[in-house]
Amino acid sequence: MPTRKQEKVVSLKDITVACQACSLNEICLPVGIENKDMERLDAIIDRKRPLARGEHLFRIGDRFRSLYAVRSGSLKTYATSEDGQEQIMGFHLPGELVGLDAIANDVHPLAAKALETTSICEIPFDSFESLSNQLPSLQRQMLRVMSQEIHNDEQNMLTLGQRSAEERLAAFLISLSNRYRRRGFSSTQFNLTMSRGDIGNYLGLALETVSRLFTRFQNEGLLKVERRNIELIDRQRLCHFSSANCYGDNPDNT
Amino acid sequence: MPTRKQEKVVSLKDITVACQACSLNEICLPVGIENKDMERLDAIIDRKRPLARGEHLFRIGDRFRSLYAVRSGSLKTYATSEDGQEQIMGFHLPGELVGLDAIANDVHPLAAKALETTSICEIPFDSFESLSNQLPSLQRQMLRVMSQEIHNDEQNMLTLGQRSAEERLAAFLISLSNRYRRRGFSSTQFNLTMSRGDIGNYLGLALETVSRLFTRFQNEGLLKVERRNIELIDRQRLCHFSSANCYGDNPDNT
DNA sequence: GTTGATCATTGACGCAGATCAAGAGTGGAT
DNA sequence: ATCCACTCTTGATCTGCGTCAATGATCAAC
Repeated sequence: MPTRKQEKVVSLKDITVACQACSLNEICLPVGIENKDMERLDAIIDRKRPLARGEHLFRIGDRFRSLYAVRSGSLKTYATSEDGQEQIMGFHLPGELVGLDAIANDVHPLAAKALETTSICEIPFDSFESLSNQLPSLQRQMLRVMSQEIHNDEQNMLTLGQRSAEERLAAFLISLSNRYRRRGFSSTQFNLTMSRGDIGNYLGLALETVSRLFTRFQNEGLLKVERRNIELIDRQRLCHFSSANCYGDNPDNT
Repeated sequence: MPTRKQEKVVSLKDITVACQACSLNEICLPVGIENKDMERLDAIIDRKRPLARGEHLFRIGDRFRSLYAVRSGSLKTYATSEDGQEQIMGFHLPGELVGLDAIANDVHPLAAKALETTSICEIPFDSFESLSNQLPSLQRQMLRVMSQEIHNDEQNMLTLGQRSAEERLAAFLISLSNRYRRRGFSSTQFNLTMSRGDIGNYLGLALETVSRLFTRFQNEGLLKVERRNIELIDRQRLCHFSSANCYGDNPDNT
């Protein structure tokens, strides 16, 4: 096994997990990468000490050096307006990439903060670029991932611009559900790792509205929610509520 | 000069314009591409017959084969909800790329329609990919363009989620202004190629609200507007209204 | 156990902006 | 010129959701 840079804090078990064996490998970079190529990708990836809840992975204005993939836990990314108000732009679950928006200007336009204890793979962009020059499949994969991200952002724009509070929250829950399922977690029962305030902020709603909607959805038998724990009872109907296309159960986020 | 596929309808003057000489070359793919490389890029680009107002460049669900760059004129991209409602996701001005969201799933998730007579460069994605395998600079440039697109979409999400009607319209006008300036057009006087309805749809506002805001902005001396023709009188103040960062006059869109 | 901090729920009220409705330009077709 | 189809403006109402405020849970610290 090739040696690689490692943090002392990381357990032995952790650092012996290669991308190849990692349950996230088809997630980070879903398809079309050969095993042999995967080894080379693996070699450039740096596994970092886990972040504690509230710790920053990077801050607004930080120089861009690496992309990051969430291995476990979750992050939020946010901008701040001049008056210091936080505006959440996304939540990031295991297997999702963070930092794609920083490539263009070599600066992170958003900050990323852990919502819970979170471990991360760091992918130094230099190494990534030179590797992808040699591996067309990696390059192609990267374009797909970024394209998907653009597509997702468009979906979010649609939700924010045209949907009612009810539709937004429903769409949000379905989105989380899809993303969890895709990673092999339960799609009907999971923990919200973010507060009502965070959800409201992200969806462009007051936190009170979010809270009211949760109770209403619960009364209507759509779901059961208790604090951060949520169970989707009638996913079908919830999905219908979101006025999204609930057909192909589209892969949704990154 | 290398021969290339050409539509009979295109004037001679048009087809002799190479990417190299094209006023758009640093726009489509802004930096870091050598002249020699630019020639090779130029060779794969297909110039198409202009679209008439209302014509589609592609429709939702169309197979993805090419990226497109607007040469002159303008496009809108939009999704349709099941009830046939149109939801506009973006407007595209000369020098901007369209279709980046289609790479991920080989299908166009949005339709693109000409707002006026519009000419287009078609960039077949196959050729583009194999060329970019040979040209690291092109590859890098593509990542930057896509990253910028993600960043822009995030900005739009912020606007839609948190801003008032007034702020949204101001931000929209400033964005157009920046994009026109960047292409060498006037940043204070230009034509809106889209209707009030389109603007409202895009910004998540009723067309009546857009109309009212235009008159209000005019009364307040921020701008002068007559039908589709607009002149920004007090760009500073308008920018301040938009609660965006008006400092570096950020490049804004793609 | 008590205290304090954070987070969530619920109610009362008001407003920004949607919706409904009625004209008024404007431009192309004939 | 006249007509028709659009697009835009402006006014009058209505309502979804934000804001303000009070109370209740949960959890960590000690």
